[in-house]
Amino acid sequence: MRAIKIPEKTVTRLSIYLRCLEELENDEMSSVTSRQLADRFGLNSAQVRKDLAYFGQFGVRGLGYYITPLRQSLEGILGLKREWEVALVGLGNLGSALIRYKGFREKGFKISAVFDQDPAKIGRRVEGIQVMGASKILPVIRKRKIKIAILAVPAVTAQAVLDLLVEAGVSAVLNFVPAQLTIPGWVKLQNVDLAVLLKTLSYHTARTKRPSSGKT
Amino acid sequence: MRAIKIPEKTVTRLSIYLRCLEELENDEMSSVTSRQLADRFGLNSAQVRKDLAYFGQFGVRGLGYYITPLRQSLEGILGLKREWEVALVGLGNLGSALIRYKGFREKGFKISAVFDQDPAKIGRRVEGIQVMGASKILPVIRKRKIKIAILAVPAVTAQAVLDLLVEAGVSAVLNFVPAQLTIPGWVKLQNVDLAVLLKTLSYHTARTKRPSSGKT
DNA sequence: TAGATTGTTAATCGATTAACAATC
DNA sequence: TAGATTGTTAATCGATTAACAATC
Repeated sequence: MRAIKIPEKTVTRLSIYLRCLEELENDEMSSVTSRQLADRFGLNSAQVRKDLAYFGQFGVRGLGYYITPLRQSLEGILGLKREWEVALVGLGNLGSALIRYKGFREKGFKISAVFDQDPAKIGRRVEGIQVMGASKILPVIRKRKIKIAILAVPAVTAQAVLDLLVEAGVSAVLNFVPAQLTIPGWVKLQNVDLAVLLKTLSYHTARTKRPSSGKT
Repeated sequence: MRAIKIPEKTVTRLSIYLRCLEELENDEMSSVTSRQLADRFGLNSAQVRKDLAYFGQFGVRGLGYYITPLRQSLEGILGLKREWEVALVGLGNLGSALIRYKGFREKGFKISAVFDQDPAKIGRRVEGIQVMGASKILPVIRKRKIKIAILAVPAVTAQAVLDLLVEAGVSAVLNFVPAQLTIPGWVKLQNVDLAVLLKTLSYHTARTKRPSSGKT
């Protein structure tokens, strides 16, 4: 129960290393050194070693890191091995495109709940999922313990919906609304890369304490 | 021609301040202190003052900052007053949704070039813009000095297209491809918020030296 | 064993915060 | 003027990098 503080940037870099390891694996390489890894991204080799060392000892002195075991370890750390349930909120232009987009599923994200406030859409099935009204957001997400949401609602309602999502227990939001939204007490609200980095974010927020209910 | 180095995070926060100032302006407030601004986001008031001080002296001692002039100054600094031409690369599901999305235009982004490699799409007009083939990416973007691109191509071709965009002179990329892409020597490749923060990025990369052609 | 590279400690660098003189 | 808040310098904190003993 030690309180190890892992820098945000370290976690971000972990997903970069992972991506690189996948490529090396495809190239039939079996091991890689911290220097080789660092050179690919213009980073420092000590930084690579330090980043990895936060999570354990993965290397072999004099040799480097065996690629496959390290990749597997990183996948575990970043939560890439499990499937994540995702709630899609807003079924307009963008929301409709996103739900048909297969890239999420391949990366282990499953859109398993869809919300929209348009009565004409509620109850309809899209890609096998029944669209629910806005009033269901809180109870459904809470009940099903969904931690990731895609926000694709009109800008005017975005902040209210976001507050609701946070209250329901969502810890990572992929924001498609062209507005700057804030969550008091949260480290950040940024969608970065569509898949790999959303996972980083989800890892990240999962380890971040939720703000206490008592407002300051 | 001084070499003032403005921290990346400062520029990001500038857009947060701006957003807040817009709200305060709607609330008919005329001035705000660094402390009030800081408290909204859990930041430190000294940080707010320091961030602003990088760009000039906007405050009034004993009083704070007049909201409207400060907002206008920040808009200028972040390049929100000008219209930005944007190239959309990839007219699949997502690309098609994005080109019809009006939010960009409202924020001063104008999709003024569209590329796709599908011969069936080349030459067609979408939202008044003629779709061009992949071979036109380099010459058109270079000729028209387009600095911002939306990347919505299949993952397999994403890195190649991105390299091309960078070669053509693009300095900010809104990446919709679910893959981790890299630009050697660039600070970062992250799309953050759709509009406000894309501008931050564009401001940012505009001031970042392009990597020298000689590879390391 | 000799050579190489890790894991980790210490030094450096940069960003955040505290403090306060300047000044509205 | 007295009170308040800026702009800025100095102190603190955290992250990056260098260095090197441990060890494969």
